[in-house]
Order: sequence, then structure tokens, then C-alpha cells
Amino acid sequence: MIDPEGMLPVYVQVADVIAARIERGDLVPNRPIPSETALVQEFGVARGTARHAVEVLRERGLVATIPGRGTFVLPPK
Amino acid sequence: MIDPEGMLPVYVQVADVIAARIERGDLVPNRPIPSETALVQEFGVARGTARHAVEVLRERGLVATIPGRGTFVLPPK
DNA sequence: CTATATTTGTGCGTATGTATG
DNA sequence: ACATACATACGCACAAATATA
Repeated sequence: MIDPEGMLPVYVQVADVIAARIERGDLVPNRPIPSETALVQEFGVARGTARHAVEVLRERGLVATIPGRGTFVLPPK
Repeated sequence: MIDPEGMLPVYVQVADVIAARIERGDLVPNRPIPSETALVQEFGVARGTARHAVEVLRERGLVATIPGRGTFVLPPK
């Protein structure tokens, strides 16, 4: 699923997987994406890497993070 | 007591101290070990570190945690 | 039944150190 | 020097489970 030896950095690969789930409707607007801890377990990456992936999703305008609550899928514009 | 500059991670050091107390009979089977908050105060560590220490003790099969109740010393095998 | 206190569970924010390419 | 990635450790806030008044 995630290839540490791949062309793209691990955090981008993780971001892409989550973005694809949003695109597919697997993750829906106003609902949280998996927590950082969940991403760590699912993808087998460090927490810093999971956070970096979520940061990418924020920069893409796909999600918004509420401190202490979670990161939520934004409605499509 | 706990050496942040030591060879072992703080959470392992804390786990070792508690394990020693169980070994010595200071903490007895079917009775709770100190709460996370108590460990935080006693050892001067963050709660996450205290939780990590308890996690280690669970992995060693020394204790079992019941949500909302506490973490209890298991009877020796 | 309600309210409060305690304890564990979860979530994010941040910083530091180490290692690798 | 820099980016990537992991591990450790600090902090805060709120939710869930449990026990008790």
C-alpha cells in the first residue's frame, strides 16, 4: 500500500490515499478522517509522517483540523 | 529516581519501577496500581509517558486495564 | 434520577534527538 | 545543508466508563 522506496515521499503517498477516499465518497463532508493514531497504525508510519500527510490535505483544501477534536472533510466548493 | 538522560526511555524506567514493586509484593494481585494521574505526580512525567509505561506492563503480562476503573495487578501464572 | 468525582480513552499541538539519503 | 522519517516526551482539552453521593 505504502512504498517507502517509492518515487513519492511516504507522507504524500498517505495523503494521496486519503484524498482518494474522499474523492470516492469513502470519507464524507463534515465527518472526521481517521485520527493520527489510526493513520499511524493503518499505514505503519510515524506520527510525524501521519501529521505531515494531513498537513498536505489541508494545503489541498480537502480537510480542516479542529485542535483537540479531529480533522474533518470539507464540502466540495 | 527517573533519569531523563538515562540509557533507557523514561517510560521503560517507570515501567521497571512499577514492575519491581509488583515483584516485591508492594503491589498485590487484584489490586490497582496507582492511577495515571498519580504516576504523573510521583514520577514527574507527562501523562502520555505514564500511559506508555502502563502499556509496557500490559505487554509484559503483569497488569490488566479496565476503562473507567483502573489498572490491576494480575496474579502470577 | 441526577450530579459529581475518578480513571481511562482519544485527539491534537509542540519540541527534541537520531538516522538516512 | 536539507528533506524525510522514526522515536520519545512534554502539554492541553474533551469524551467515555465507572463509582458513589
